[in-house]
Amino acid sequence: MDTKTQNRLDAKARIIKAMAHPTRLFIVETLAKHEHCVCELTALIGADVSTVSKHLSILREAGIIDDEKRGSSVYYQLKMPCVMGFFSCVDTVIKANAQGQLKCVR
Amino acid sequence: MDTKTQNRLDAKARIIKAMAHPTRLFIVETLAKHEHCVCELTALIGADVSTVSKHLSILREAGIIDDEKRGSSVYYQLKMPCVMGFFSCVDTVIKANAQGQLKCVR
DNA sequence: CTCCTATTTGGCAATATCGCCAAATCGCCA
DNA sequence: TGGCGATTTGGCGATATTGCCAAATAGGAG
Repeated sequence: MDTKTQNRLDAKARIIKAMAHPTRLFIVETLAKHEHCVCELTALIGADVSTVSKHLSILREAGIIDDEKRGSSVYYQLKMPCVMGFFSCVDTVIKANAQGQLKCVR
Repeated sequence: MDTKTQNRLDAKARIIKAMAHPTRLFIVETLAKHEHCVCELTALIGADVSTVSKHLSILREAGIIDDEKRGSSVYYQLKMPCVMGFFSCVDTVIKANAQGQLKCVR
């Protein structure tokens, strides 16, 4: 594998890794509906604010979400809505796996 | 976040995590062209066979690739081609990030 | 049966990720 | 200016991931 391919795949993996966490998936799905501030997301997730803030910064640095200060709050919004389409493939995989499981039992 | 959502997102994250690694992305992209045995993939990747084998088993357990023994080799193939569409969104994100970088420099 | 090749598994050290607490910032308002 | 609510950052222990080596396993050829 040459260096160029390596770098390309590193960049790709970094973006995908940013989404490879249940809490961050929740954030993306929630922001897909409409923007939310950190305090709202924290309440929905039920974790420490600092934890949520770090998850948000991971998604922001990956370029998947965007932040905007307004008043005393920071509002986050989904910058790359195409990731939602990305997820439908994942659901397909999950469904296929479940069907495979069924076949073994029968 | 209720338990049902939690479980759903855990399953989703597990699939995505399986792809969140440069070597595993390389494997998926390579298998998208056509099937390959472990030894071929190992030669292309340039890592230890055991390392490649473990990456393959991670992708297999996620249900993304399939294996088939034939002769003395094990051939792997892409079971879920929709992940390739999934990747095009990631490329879009990378391109958008690069464009954002440019704007800062200018 | 024995050797040889292909692959998987066990184990280990290095590294990265996660979630919480505490502390630092930042803007706003009295 | 001082305090307050919202958010981010630093740091730490716990846990997970990664890649290599060595060893186990599986199948075919002689």
